[in-house]
Amino acid sequence: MAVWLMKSEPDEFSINDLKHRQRENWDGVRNFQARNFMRQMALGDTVLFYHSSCKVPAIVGTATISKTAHPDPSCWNPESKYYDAKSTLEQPRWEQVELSFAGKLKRPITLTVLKAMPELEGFALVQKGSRLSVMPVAEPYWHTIQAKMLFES
DNA sequence: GCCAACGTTGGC
DNA sequence: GCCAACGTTGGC
Repeated sequence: MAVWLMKSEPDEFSINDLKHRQRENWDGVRNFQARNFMRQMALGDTVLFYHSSCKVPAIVGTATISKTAHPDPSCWNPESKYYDAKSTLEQPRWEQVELSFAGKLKRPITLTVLKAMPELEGFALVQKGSRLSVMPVAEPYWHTIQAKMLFES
C-alpha cells in the first residue's frame, strides 16, 4: 500500500469539508507531475491531507483512495475555473481520484514541525521551492510522520 | 529544441 | 502582500 500527500487550501476545501461529505472527487489538478502521481494511486492507498496557503500549513488528517484515476470532467466545462481548452473527450488531459475520509488529527502536524524533523530531510514537502500538490510519501517518511499522528475519536 | 516571458504556488 | 521558485507557453 502506497502513501501520498495531497495539498488543499482550507478556504477551498478543508479536512472538515471532507469529513462532512465523506467522499470527494479530487478535481482541478492542473500539473502534469501531480496528475502522473494520481495515475499511480491504487484503491485503498493512504492520503495525508495537507492544508496549504493558510495561516498554519499542516497535515490535518488522512483519507483513502476510493476510486482510481479517471477523467476530470471540469476540464471540459467552460464555466469551470479548471477549464482547459486543450482537453478533448478523446484526450481529457486531466484526471481526478476519489478520496474517502479516514480520520482527522487531534493536533495538526505543522510544516514548521515537519521541517524541524531531521528524519524528513529529502521529503519533497519540506524542500525549498517545492510546489507539488500531489506527492508520494516514501516509507521511512511515512513511518516518521505516522508516529506523530493522533486521531480524533 | 532553446529560452524569455509569463503565470502560479505557497511560505512567510 | 511580497516574492522566490518553479512550470508552462510560444516565438524563433
